Amino acid sequence: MPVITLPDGSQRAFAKPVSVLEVAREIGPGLAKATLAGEVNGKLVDANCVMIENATVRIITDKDSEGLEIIRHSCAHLLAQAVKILFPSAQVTIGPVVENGFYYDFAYERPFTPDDLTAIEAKMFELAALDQPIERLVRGRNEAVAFFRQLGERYKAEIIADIPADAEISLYKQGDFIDLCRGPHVPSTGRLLAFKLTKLAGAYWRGDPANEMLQRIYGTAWADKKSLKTYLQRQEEAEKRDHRKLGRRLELFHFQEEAPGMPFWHAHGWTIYRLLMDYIREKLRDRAYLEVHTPQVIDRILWEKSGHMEKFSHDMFMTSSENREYAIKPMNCPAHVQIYNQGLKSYRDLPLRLAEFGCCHRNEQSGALHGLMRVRTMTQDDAHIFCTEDQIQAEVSHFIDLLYEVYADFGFNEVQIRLATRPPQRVGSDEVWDKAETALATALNEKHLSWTFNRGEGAFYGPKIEFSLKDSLERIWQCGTIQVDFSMPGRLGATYINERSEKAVPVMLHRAVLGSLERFIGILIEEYAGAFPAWLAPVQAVVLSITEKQATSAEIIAKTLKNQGFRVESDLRNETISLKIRDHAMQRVPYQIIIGAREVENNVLAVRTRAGDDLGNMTLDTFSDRLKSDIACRGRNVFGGKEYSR
RNA sequence: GCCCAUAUAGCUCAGUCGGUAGAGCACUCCCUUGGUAAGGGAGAGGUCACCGGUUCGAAUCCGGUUAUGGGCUCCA
Repeated sequence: MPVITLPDGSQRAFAKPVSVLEVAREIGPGLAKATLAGEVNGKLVDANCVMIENATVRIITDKDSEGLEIIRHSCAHLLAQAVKILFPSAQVTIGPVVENGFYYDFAYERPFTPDDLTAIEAKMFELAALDQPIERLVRGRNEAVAFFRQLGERYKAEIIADIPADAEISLYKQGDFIDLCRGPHVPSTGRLLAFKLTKLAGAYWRGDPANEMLQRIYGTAWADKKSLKTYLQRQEEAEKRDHRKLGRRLELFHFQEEAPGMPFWHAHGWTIYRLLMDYIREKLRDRAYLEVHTPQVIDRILWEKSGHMEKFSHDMFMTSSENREYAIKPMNCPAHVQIYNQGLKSYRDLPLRLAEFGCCHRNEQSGALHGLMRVRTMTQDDAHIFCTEDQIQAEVSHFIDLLYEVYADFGFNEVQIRLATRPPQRVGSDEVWDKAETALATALNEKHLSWTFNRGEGAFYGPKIEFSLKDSLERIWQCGTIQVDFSMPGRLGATYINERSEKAVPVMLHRAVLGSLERFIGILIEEYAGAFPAWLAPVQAVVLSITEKQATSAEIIAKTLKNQGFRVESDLRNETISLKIRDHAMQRVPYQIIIGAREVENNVLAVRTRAGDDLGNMTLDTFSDRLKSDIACRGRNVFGGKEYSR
């Protein structure tokens, strides 16, 4: 006689055991039709899950985020079913839900082709139209292993073999296709209406490069066709913001075959680069950092002492001269310790904050390169803070404040924070790692920031906090970081004299706010869709003459503004004003100053914005004040480039 | 590094069965001297990524290399 409690607190009594779907039917036929699954006593279950005893039940439909996830998960199964029908000898492995969709990994004797993808998708639609019921079956572990072995599905058998012996194993059956799965799933394949296979990729079995490579098929799935269409359109829009495309169009940088992963910065891109450095310098000055500069090329002996040769050499470019071997620096830290080591340090000198716009080279795997986001030569806004153990918390806290101040100036409010803990390849004792990880976690908690663990992903010398931002396609890139290092100062002989006149080893904090200037600029381009706030725009205003008669006046105006410190150009070409406006709007110049006969006569500027707003006439001084206050706003209150979509 | 795909004019892209390459924009010149997102005309521009093979003949077919794109692994 189960009594079912619903989320609104109401209760319904049933004479006999009742399924989630039957509960929904009791409430209303509309809800029953929309039911995808249920949440019974806090646990997600299938719609046909039967409750024998009293329970708290929530009906899951496609309006719930869980509902959408279930749709995506069921789509992954539909994909596997289609592949097994078209390619019976393919073996199934795993098929999880990911952001916006799902994927499924298969082992098959030949690569899938784009044509196969089309055929698979067509088969999926066919199967969905059949509206096959999806049934849950429960088996003992050994029985399940035997079942998949007999099917020749060795990957599935391997997965189950790792599940505890006494655990109950659930299988899901749709048509003739049976897959191992925790569930829940939608009640029948006809509930899958809006999906699309998007890409084909390789992926290692269990994510381990030592294992064979499987073929991964990605797809996206939504509750209805409209959402799918919206998503696909949004992706298309996002691709237009790709920093690699905008980088070329706005003449910011280029890459070429002879220097893979190493950008050639053009004048406009370099302007942004310099502005970022100037901005960070201001912040460093305010926060008592000392800027230094160290060599690019340093004898390998130093890298052996620091541990880089052992743990990082696969990423290092080496060079030699006169029987000496050198490394092109991949990091600045050992060099900063050398500066620290010059002269005896007292506890009174700590914390000592050494900053450098350190240009580093890392021999990244060719397949890892990605525009400005992952390069082989980069400049970090790097600094190393030498301090005592007691000062760590305060320094980390001080840094987090700085980072948030800076990110706010760029208009970022969505920052993902992760605490990366000890990796398998590391230096230093477990005791030291415990201490360092605790210090970082405590600092984050004291700021009441929400963060997650990124276990096993710390640097080889210490744990780190990663501050990540998203690109236009929502890919996440680590930018800021702070890392505690109890090892390197000791390895490189850094010491100070403490209050009791004893020699002690300082702790070193590695930290960067922007991360690499390259990556940060890549993120900025995509965030602003190329429409940089006036603060960062390579050209802040352009003066356009309507006819050749205004050429001199236009040039005088441009010159005057330049002398006031603005980045201003003039366009005196023998072209129509419409064309000039279009050209500079496409170049995303914030302001266009139009000078025709009327403006010359009245000694005013006709100003319009790159978004197409006509600001009317104003004096040069008024314009200058306006631009000045725009610049002072930095990147706060920008609209993410949304207004500049055309 | 691994898997799949791609590489044609400065850019974006066509190019069918293997028969010596085409458009739009950009560029140069000429006309036009204009009023808020493309005024008109003409011209120039390519060892079809690179190396090799098949063929009477290769942008096209085959092999290799490099780079790029999407993933995996890795990472700022």
